[in-house]
Amino acid sequence: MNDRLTKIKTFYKKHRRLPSYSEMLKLFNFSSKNAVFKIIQKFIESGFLKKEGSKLAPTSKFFSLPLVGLVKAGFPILAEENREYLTLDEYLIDDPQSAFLLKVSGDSLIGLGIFDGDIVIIERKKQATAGDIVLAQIDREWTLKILKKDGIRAYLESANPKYPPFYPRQELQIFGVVKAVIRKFN
Amino acid sequence: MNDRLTKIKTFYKKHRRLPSYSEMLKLFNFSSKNAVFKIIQKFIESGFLKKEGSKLAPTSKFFSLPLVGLVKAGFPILAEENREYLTLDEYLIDDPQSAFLLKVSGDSLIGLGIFDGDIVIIERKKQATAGDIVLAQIDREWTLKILKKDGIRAYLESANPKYPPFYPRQELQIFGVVKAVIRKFN
DNA sequence: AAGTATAGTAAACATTCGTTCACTTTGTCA
DNA sequence: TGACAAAGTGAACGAATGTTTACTATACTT
Repeated sequence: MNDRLTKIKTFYKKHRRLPSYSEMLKLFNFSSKNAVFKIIQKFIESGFLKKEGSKLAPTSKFFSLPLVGLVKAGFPILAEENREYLTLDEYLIDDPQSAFLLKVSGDSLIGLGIFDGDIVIIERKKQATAGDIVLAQIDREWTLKILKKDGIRAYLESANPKYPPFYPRQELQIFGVVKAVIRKFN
Repeated sequence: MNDRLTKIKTFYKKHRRLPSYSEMLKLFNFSSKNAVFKIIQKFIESGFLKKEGSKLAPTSKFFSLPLVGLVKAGFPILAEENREYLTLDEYLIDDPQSAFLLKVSGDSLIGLGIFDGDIVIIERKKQATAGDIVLAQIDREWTLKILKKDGIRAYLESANPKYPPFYPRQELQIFGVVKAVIRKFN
């Protein structure tokens, strides 16, 4: 049943593409392509796959993980109806062309829950708003800090009382803005 | 040049599949499929795409974001040679079948940099090691806490001095283990 | 300026693709 | 038990796929 979809997902994970009908024949141990055809129709109806002309492609539901509700008071909502789905790549990254990852070193942003060893997703841009966490070059030194504005003057601040604010002697150049943090446990 | 690859990536992002040669014809404004054929060869050689038989598929390099070095002392390493590449989905999720996402509520894990509103990736499993952050049911109430062991007795602890440890009156059932946190900034 | 690799055109090809039709088996429910 | 829907078989089909070969135009090198 449903483990047909699992087989397709497994194939996809391994090959990074959907299997063709002939390949699904083997996957499902069928001997007629028509059987595959019908099954695919079901997956299309249930929203896991889609078709453009006769080209098969996965939908975001295909990849996505169920996002369950809040843990507080009572049971996390796992009911099928209430599920929201999320694809990590799509959720985290708007423009893959301008995005890159940076491994954080140091404890200057612990106040924001960004620790040493965490990975931040940075979007390249020269402009930022006060309050943004920016990757910047301050007096020729690279750093990851919070951008603040003091009237018109821009400066950098840590999220750790241990460090003082940094006022640029000469120049402060913004290179990118932190869009997200990710941290993996052990 | 390179923006051919960008076009393919854009197509992929929109359709969740690679374009066929005929579709690339239009993408690149070519009029011979052979031109496409040659270009695809290049992408295969440079490791962005791969072929199984005559089936084209993206590699992990195709999706991945450059992971640059540490920011501390000096310039983040952006040189092509030193790049490591990372695909978020692959990096964060081992087994998509048993994983789900949970939106965190409450401040009981702030000590670990897990804030209210963050999303955690949970892997379903009944067993966990002391020190793991677990989604558990303690005396019929669901919660996200750190699993500790006091001799043989298991109990739950917060990462916030505000809250006391929780010793189960009757039962403590583990439902899953937190593998990662992600937090998006506005 | 001559020579040569690179990039693109054009047409023809076997192969594989997804689809369709007619039929058979299996399972379910009244 | 009988009826009917669901699941699978088998074969045939046109259309689209990726590949190949031969040729042309453009750009680069020394």
